[in-house]
Amino acid sequence: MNSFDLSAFLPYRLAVLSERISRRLAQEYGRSHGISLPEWRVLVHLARCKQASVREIHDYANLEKPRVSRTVAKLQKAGLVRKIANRRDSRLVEISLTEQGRTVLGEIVTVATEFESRLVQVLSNEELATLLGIAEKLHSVLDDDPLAPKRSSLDKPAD
Amino acid sequence: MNSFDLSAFLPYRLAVLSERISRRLAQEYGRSHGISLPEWRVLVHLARCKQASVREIHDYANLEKPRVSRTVAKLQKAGLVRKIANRRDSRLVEISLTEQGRTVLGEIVTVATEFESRLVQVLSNEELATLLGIAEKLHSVLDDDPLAPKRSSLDKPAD
DNA sequence: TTGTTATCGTTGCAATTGCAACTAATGTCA
DNA sequence: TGACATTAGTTGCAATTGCAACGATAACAA
Repeated sequence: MNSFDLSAFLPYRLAVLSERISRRLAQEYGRSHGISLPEWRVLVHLARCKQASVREIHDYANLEKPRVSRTVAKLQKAGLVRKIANRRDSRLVEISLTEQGRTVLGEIVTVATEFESRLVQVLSNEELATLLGIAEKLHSVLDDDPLAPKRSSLDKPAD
Repeated sequence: MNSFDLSAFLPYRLAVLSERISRRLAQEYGRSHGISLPEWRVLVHLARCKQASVREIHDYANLEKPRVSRTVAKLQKAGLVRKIANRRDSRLVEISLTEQGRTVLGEIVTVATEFESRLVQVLSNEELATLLGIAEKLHSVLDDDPLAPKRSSLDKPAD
């Protein structure tokens, strides 16, 4: 009756693969700079935006708002990030990289990019394209599902 | 210099997709039966093995050993699982599904399978095959990396 | 046998997580 | 203007996690 095969179950497969990759990568930037995954995401996002609020980071980097808040606090304490209250709207906080933050991120980005290259190298261009297409299709199924968690703006197709 | 695009970064992409799928699925079996992800994995594994030790579940279901131990304890308390000390080797515990466990799992499997179908339906057979092939290739990169976490027996190619 | 190692499952604990309040500031509309 | 809803960020807290011991049993070698 219950010949359900976990190893053939798509959600499980994806979770296992993704977790394995994430952990290996986290090891990389964790060991060299004591950076955690949420920290990594915040830093990377800031590198693109120059400046962002907590909510923006939350919206774009797939992190809960409280997590962003605490992560930013920690990064600030470490001197990698700077927080400035917005003049016009004092609820808002303008978060940006410090010089040190930029330096550290640069180093981590190098390592991360190299790691990704190692992964992508075993795939043909066609395979990679297919993979991205598949991911998008799977996302779209969830987009149509009102009960599914929303995906962040950053993750939607490029347009 | 740092024009690093998180949204195009493969590990990030995979993590976001996988997490979204897992959360949606967990909602499904969580709401109906109060089952968590580790519990789900343990139950599913037991359905196949009829009987297993903590270490076996650990090896096959991608769960830390302490987690398996606690998860099994909780499932036992809920009456879904039975623990019997092994006669020959009293270190070992034989874990198996109870009748109730089988029933509950059956219901969850139905829901999970339906959910997976919804996902897979948007993919062509070829795409699905490609996806699995790609996953295997990416795994093999990590298999060759001594620093990468090992993958569990269950996740290795079928042979 | 006895001393040593290895294995099994469990427990402890610090850190992280997810979610729900909460405070403070702004916007809205009578 | 003032009452009320909204929004931003933070804090609290219970539950989960990852990792490192730990005690108990078994395997093995001298």
